[in-house]
Amino acid sequence: MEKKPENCRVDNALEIIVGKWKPIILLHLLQEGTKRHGELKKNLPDITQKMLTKQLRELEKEDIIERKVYSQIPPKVEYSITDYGRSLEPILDAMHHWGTNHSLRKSQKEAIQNDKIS
Amino acid sequence: MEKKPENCRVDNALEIIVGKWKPIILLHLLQEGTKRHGELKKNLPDITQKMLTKQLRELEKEDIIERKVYSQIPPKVEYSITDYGRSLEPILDAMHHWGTNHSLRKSQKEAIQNDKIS
DNA sequence: CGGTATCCGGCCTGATACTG
DNA sequence: CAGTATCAGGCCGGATACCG
Repeated sequence: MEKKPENCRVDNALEIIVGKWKPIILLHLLQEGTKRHGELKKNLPDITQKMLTKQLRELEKEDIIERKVYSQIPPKVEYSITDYGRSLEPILDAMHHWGTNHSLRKSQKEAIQNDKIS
Repeated sequence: MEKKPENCRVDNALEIIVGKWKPIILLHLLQEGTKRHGELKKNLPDITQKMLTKQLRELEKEDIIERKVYSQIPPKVEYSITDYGRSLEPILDAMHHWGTNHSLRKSQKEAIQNDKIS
């Protein structure tokens, strides 16, 4: 696919990544391996169970993560990155680096603003 | 900034890029240089004037694009990528490539599904 | 423990009309 | 030509309660 605007496929990637909690969920699974539902919940203190489940389901539907259910009482469900999901890592890395620099830049700008005021 | 989930800065980058028309606007400006408001509108047939203006303003606020107004009748406004905006190009490229592959993968899967049905 | 169901407020986006 | 104003609908995400 040529890299012309008319052939834009950026949105295809964004659809997968966008979601209030998806990036951080992916980082957890990428960097810490398989996780149970409850472990993720513990690491993401502000997320509701409903949202956690929803975001995980959406990622699962796209083969980005795998969901493994153990039929036992109490239930146990494990989530892990698929090989395909791992292919997102370069993009997430690039955004993390850019985003880090961006927040730095922003705070520097604000500092200048404050100087002008005072 | 370490690349731990707790330090996640991916969202900082996503905030800038996300918006129904931002990626394609950026691609146009990146690959075709300075454009007038009307030219962008012509290349994005489905966007409304209101949305085009809004997305451009948001990108301008983050220093991703520059807005140059010519005080004349009729008005003329030109938009172009800033150097800072150009730093997003690797991310957009990565997403474009991933997205291209993703849509390919998807259509292959659907083809398999159709075989099963018929 | 992990997951559903329901309700609800806010934001994003679109349609349309108007302005300098 | 480029932009603003207003109204309205739809989806996202949060709070809460309940289920196997």
